[in-house]
Amino acid sequence: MFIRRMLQRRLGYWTLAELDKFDYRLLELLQENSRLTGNELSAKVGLSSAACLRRVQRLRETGVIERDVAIVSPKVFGKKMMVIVLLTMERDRPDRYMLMREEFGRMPEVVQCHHVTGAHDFVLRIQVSDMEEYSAFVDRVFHEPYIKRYESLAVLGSLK
Amino acid sequence: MFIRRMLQRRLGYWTLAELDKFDYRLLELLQENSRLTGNELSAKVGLSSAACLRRVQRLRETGVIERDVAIVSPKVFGKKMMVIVLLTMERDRPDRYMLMREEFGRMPEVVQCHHVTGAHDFVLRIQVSDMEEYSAFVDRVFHEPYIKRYESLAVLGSLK
DNA sequence: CAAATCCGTGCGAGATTTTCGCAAAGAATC
DNA sequence: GATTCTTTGCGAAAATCTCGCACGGATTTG
Repeated sequence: MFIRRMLQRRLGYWTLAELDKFDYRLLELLQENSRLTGNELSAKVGLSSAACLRRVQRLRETGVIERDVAIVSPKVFGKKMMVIVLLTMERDRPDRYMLMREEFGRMPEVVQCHHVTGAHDFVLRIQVSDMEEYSAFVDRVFHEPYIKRYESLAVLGSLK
Repeated sequence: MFIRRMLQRRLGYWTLAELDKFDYRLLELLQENSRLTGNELSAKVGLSSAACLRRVQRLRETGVIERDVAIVSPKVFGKKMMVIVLLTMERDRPDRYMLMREEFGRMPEVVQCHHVTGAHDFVLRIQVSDMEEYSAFVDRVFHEPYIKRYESLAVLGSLK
């Protein structure tokens, strides 16, 4: 906690400085459950409630904690089906990657999108209600000339 | 909102009943930012603060909202490297899947684990600090007789 | 069709939680 | 060792959440 000042504004952008073990412990806990109160945190990390909350506040302000989200059971939205897609594109236009990423970002079915090295270009995680919706999605999105190949892996079960 | 009582205890387990448009709106908002206050929710949803909070409380109790988590910038943990692994196992023992899942669940490097259909059996998302750590992980985990094949896709960039 | 019942609402008091100022203490710098 | 910088704990004030209550609309019952 000596040379903290975790982020310093320097030439217009933010630079990370070091976090100490208390910060890491807090992050660990909040990553698991972001609704822990100051007192609960206090009990687990061994700092006063106020100190914990002050640190957490700073972690949020500085972007170490990017955001807080509620995890909603996928069943609720009726999106019972998850598919992982390995996507391979034609190697004609390198700028296509950025465009694709942006497009995927706007599609609600695409829950996750990774640009990867190797035989494939993208790994997508798709959440839909049923095979029909997935089929429509595939028709709409993957039947483009610049998409060379796609492989769908239906998810049977997940962890984490 | 008439026949709510969204979950009813029935023969020992919980069954979903319907959520109305307010619930969906709340879920949508909290999925984006779980730190919205009652007043903020109220303004966006058009119910009183108390009504919003009561609904959210119930959504949590009934498991519609599974949990709340803080999203920590991956850079902070120095886990700068993400790898997606397509794993194929020997088809000798079907019960191995469950064992594997449990094992993966205990490994901190494994951020996500999906059991899938098709040519591969598992899709894992691995988070490590560097190639060295990844290499060690591979040696430790994937060099087992029952693992037939694995393909590592290094992630260049991600969305969502 | 009215009465009874169920379920959710808004209001507002009370409880809990968070924020913030302040004095003090630990570490770094000189 | 003095000065400066940063964080701590405490406690008051502010913000937020929880809960009881009375009310009203919708469904069910008689």
